[in-house]
Amino acid sequence: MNTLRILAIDDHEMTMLGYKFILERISFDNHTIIVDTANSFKSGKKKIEDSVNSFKYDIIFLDVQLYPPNENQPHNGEDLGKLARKLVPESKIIFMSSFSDNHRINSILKSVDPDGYMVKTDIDPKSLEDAVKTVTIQPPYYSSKALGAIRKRMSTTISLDDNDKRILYHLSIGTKTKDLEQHVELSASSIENRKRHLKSLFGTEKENDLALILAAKNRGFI
Amino acid sequence: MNTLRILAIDDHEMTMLGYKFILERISFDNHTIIVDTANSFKSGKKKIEDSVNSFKYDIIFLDVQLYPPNENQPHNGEDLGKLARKLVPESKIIFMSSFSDNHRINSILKSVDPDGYMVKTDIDPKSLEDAVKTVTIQPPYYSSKALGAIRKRMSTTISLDDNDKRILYHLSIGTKTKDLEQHVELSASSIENRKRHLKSLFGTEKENDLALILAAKNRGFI
DNA sequence: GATAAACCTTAAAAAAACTATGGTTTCATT
DNA sequence: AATGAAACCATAGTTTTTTTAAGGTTTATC
Repeated sequence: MNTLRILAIDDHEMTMLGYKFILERISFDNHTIIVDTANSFKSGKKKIEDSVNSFKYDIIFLDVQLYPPNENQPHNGEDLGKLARKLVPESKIIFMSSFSDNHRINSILKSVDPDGYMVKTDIDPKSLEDAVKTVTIQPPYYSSKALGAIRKRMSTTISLDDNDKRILYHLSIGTKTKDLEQHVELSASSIENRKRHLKSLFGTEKENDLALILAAKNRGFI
Repeated sequence: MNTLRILAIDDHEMTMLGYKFILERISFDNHTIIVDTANSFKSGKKKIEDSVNSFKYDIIFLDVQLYPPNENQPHNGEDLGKLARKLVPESKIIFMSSFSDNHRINSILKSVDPDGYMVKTDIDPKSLEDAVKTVTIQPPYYSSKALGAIRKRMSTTISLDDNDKRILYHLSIGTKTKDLEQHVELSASSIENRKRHLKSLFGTEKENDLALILAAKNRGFI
């Protein structure tokens, strides 16, 4: 009789209770599943750090957005994921995110390379169970919407460098072209050139920025 | 009571019988599943073409390697996949391949963007059923080993252009550096530069080509 | 130990990317 | 319709990167 230790970190107390309820009822070979929870960046961090010198968690579920109490600058789960990877590399990490935002997914897949990624609207008892099992037996597990995003990225052949991505990202969040210089370490002129170049890559020559970011979104870059 | 039409194309008669046997026994809402089969590039092509003007297949399972009878030059399923996409874009395509060869997977994901990809050693009744259901409800479906390969690609940040990829690929199949000029449209000198550059990207400076292609394989590029 | 391939260095040439400048178009607001 | 702001475009000079050729050194193989 093995025990499978799970840590779930989410700042919504209620949803976390839901996770705990579901997870602990999973029947999986002859494992006993124990779910520990934390509802802030800080407490999650502490639990991970403490685990280093005691029982390591088998799986850590991690919300991408964690609002620490009394602050409004969100600590993101990505940092916590990186920390966990470093401290307890043997723990499997599954990210949970409320949006299937490609930009975020891509960034997390690169910086943390988690063993699983679930878009919150995909989460239900069945997918949670699948995730736990897949991740312990043969990672990775990606939920349906996450897979959709990944598919888009894999099926395109366009390769962008960091500056391109930054330009696309900032355009997509409404940054004006003239203000882009503050975010991209390039001259205004180069930025314009790159925008032109991007538009030709995405087949939106002579169209406006909206067309560009729409195309980039469709191909999974934003 | 709907009917779900499936075409399975594989040059091994026996395995195809296996697929048919399993697939037709899947219970899926109130669908009747009908499996049609073809065991060569030619017959598969014909069935797909014929389907254009009659009942389209809902799903086409497609073996990546198809040896046509009496020839030894394998027609690959990739071409057939491209054809199917063109003729019957509404049919879902699931590729099956015996190796989890990243180069092939990447190439197929780009050129055909199939709705599913299964590595043959992952195929069993359960995964087949999952594939059918996932692909009809919310594609894509990737089998476990395929996901492993995809994960590698997504988690790395290295981006290579076509020349780099071609160099890596040819090195991996044993092409000698001096013969590379015939495949890469670059001077010998440039090829050496790029090899050096690649080795630094993959952290195999001052090591030999084997180390490079091993590293590239590990990261999912070959 | 002779030979072929791989590897490295250098310097020149070519290509690509960047930048500054000055102008034109587009769009929203009045 | 007039105006101002932002977006867009074209040109040309500059910088950076990539390619190339030519030469030599190391490594592996028979």
